[in-house]
Amino acid sequence: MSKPSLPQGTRDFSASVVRKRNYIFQTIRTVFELYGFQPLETPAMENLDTLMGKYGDEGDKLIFKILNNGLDNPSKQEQAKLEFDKILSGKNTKGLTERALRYDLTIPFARYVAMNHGQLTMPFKRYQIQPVWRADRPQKGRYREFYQCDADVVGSYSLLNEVELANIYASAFKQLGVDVTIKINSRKILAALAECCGGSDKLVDITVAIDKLDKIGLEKVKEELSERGLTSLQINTIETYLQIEGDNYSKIEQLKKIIGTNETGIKGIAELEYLLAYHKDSFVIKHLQADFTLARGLNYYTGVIFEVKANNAQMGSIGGGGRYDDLTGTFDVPNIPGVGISFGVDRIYDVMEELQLFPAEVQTGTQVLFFNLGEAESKAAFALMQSLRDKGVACELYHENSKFDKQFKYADKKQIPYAVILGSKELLENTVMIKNLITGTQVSLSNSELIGFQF
RNA sequence: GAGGGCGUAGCUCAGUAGGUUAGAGCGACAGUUUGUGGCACUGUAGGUCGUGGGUUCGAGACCCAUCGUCCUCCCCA
Repeated sequence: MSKPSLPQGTRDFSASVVRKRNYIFQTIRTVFELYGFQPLETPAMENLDTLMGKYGDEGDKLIFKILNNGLDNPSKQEQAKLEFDKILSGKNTKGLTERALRYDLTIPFARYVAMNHGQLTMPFKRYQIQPVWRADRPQKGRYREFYQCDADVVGSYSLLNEVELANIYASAFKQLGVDVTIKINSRKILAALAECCGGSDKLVDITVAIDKLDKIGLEKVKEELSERGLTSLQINTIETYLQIEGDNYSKIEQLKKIIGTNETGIKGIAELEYLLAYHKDSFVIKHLQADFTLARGLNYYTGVIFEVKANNAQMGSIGGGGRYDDLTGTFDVPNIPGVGISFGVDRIYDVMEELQLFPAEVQTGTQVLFFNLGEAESKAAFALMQSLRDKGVACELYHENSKFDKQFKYADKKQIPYAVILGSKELLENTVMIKNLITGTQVSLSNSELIGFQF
């Protein structure tokens, strides 16, 4: 073991990075609290059963599994080998691993609700800010350990929840200074399209293909649909669907011509219309964009779906969410509907760094550096410093009696805005010299004036 | 899971067609005669050139493998 290193896709965060990340967390947390959501934390690891099968085949592969302890016990070696053979043939993995790291915050929340629904006041609104882990290959904007900030409401079918969640997105990103587009769609609209074109069993084929529209283009999407067994008539309908353009209202009008007679479609369109109408006179409306190609992971969404994109940065989605009408059903607690959104903090950080959106104040740590100019002097400085600390001002006393030069440079490097100089002269007069290191101006203050000084 | 780029000092990199003791900038540390910083100047420390093989009289450079890292696709936050 020579050079230490980090596991792939994980990072250390230095002081300035932590401060900037905390600024994002705090902004989002404040908004969540303002909308009546309460905090929840769940363990980093869950039972593997809780997570498996909830994220689709791709998702299952990306779950970080935890090896069971005690496999090296000699008396269990034969058993362990048998279990390993089972894994190689794609069977269950319980003998070797029965726990896994959290993959997202939604499923652990669903598990929590399923376990505690008897005690929860419905509708139950919780927010959760914790790291999640994915065994993905790291690349730009993609990490193996990253934070999500989720807000979900369960126990309510009301579209008012969707309205508020859209508001939370718009409000949080406004405060962070990130210009975003909140794309919205309804899974019911996608379902209706499938019903009109080949039947609901083609839903996944259709959505997977049309989701790629902006990447591979219309022709390739049509090819893929054809390969997936759709007739040219059906593909024509989908083509018309994909060519819908314009503002939100004209898009919906065009959509009505395609699926407007389908019962599911009517419901889906009504959801989007409700959401748009509710925000008609709000600042939120200019961020909302109906996008019928938006699909997202279709595993549990049933109604409105959201996806947030930063407008001036090249970055995947920085947030996403939607309605799931039966999330806890897989935990044998049926009929609890819910809707939620998620913020991807690490991507938001990358976008804000790229666009230089962090305010300078975020970096402020220590406010005042007390110079150390001798034994008696530093003792007096220490007493004054403690008084300032009692008033909530972050202070440091230089650790040893060094030359001015060194003490100033220390303040510079830590970006400390004020220096308090208390030397032999000040000690006699019960005063201090306070210097603003940014402007370079300094004034002499009495000790009591220093305690009342506005930093 | 598939494909591509890159691994030289703490960081960013330079190292010409393979040729002696491997360089710069920034940073760190110390000093430019100990009560006023940022600048400037001087000096010091720090690298078995990711690792292991191979080609060669000779490899940081070329070949193979391996590990790491970054990126693209898939999927996602």
